[in-house]
Amino acid sequence: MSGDRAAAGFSGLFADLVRCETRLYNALGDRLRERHGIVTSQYEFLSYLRDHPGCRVADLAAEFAIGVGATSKGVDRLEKLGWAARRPNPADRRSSLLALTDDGARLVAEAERTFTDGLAELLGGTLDDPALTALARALATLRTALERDRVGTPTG
Amino acid sequence: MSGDRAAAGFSGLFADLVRCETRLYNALGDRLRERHGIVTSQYEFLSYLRDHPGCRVADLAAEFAIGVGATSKGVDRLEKLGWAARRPNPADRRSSLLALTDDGARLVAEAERTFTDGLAELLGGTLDDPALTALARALATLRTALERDRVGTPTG
DNA sequence: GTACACTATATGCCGTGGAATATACATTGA
DNA sequence: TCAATGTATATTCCACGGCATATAGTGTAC
Repeated sequence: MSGDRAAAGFSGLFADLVRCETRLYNALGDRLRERHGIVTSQYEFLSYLRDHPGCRVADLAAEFAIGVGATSKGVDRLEKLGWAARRPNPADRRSSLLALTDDGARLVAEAERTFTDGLAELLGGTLDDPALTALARALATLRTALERDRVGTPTG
Repeated sequence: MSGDRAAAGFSGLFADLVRCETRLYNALGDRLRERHGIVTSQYEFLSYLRDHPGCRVADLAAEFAIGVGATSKGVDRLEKLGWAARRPNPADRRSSLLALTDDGARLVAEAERTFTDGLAELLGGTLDDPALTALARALATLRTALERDRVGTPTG
């Protein structure tokens, strides 16, 4: 009985999680597309490359829990658009070292403002500080556990 | 300064939100596919149809914040697989009334167990009760606000 | 009742991700 | 050294969603 109630609560929590993610992702993507010509997933790639210069395709894939094939194609597009570059990896010729180009660095610096401003507008108005703190803590804890256990890591 | 810190916190919160959603969605999809031959999005469609018999395509699209075109195609697939049916809407011949078939009802009843069990396993082990309650409350509040303001509702 | 604007859904084209496979390279062990 | 195995990435095929458009039906003003 208490187990059933808990399970039902989990389902509602999951539905709310997915719905919040979808709507925030869409709304931020709209702003990023309009002002910078990129979408949320590209912003996330570019941010990661800025913060982890010299990373490999597999690092990006692990970070975002998506397949390496999709990641490789995503990097192809950023490269074609002139925002990222693959440099040979002297330690392992199977992989490349990824980094932003100067254009990519400029772009992500500009896009970061619309991203953080948009997020502040979307989140700050609706949740008070204690709720935000509790939400942030819970999600950070959950994410750490899911990554530790490799939960939902794609095949390849 | 405090605004910048808050904005940076929002970014981390968003990243954690998306990563948790991705991994949970993937992990539940793996189990659902293995045991019932469906994925998470189909489970969510079927659950909604079970709880809202006689709904229309637009109701599904609004619930999940996806386009009506994609929704129509999703219903096509469920119909082709024999799990959902479109019945003529006597009040408006442009739309159909959607409902589960008997097979669809059986399927969602079975899948619900693996879904809720999986979720309990993935969430219950890592977050204690107060954290879960706070998470659920914050997400419910946020979702309500986002839906009220039509944030991130797709074009069509 | 009829033209006009509006709404609900379906369809086509395109871009993107997943999964499987191919290819190149690295590592291990004899 | 060389064969065998493992690893990193690229590529291919397929399914799905977004967006624009087409189609059919509804409602309203006159």
